[in-house]
Amino acid sequence: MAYWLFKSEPFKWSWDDQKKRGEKGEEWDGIRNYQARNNMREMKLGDKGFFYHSNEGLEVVGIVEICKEIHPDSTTDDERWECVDIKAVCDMPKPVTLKDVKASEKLAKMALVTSMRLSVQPVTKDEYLEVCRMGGLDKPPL
DNA sequence: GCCAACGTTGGC
DNA sequence: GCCAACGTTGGC
Repeated sequence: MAYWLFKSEPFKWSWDDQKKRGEKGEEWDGIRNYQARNNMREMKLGDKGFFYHSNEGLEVVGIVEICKEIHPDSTTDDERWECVDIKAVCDMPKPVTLKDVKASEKLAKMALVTSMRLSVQPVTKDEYLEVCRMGGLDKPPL
């Protein structure tokens, strides 16, 4: 089981939009960055991830789960670009802000801090548990 | 809205 | 294969 972080600009695709999709989930399309795509290639069904609002909000607002593994991105014919589908699992009771992450020594090496511009990032289990703890999730989905 | 960081493109 | 030009991301 691995953990990830997905960035989205809330005015394009928000956590509310994601939750409305329910169990069907949503294709995480539009990624045009090799590193981000490579991360998605590593994802397995059932892997968990954070849903992060970039540009506005700047906080981890919820937990998602991979519900479909890597497949072609339906928004392009370019076969280089692939993506996964994700579905909302639960809210972060208390969203964890970028400020919180930066202020935490345990999270100093998080990709959110070190690879600022990467839109699909790996998260270690320790980081995952720590962010969940800070967000008030007593029993984080594993 | 600005701009730093950084990824991509393309000429050589 | 280098690197300048350019485009995009995303924090501020």
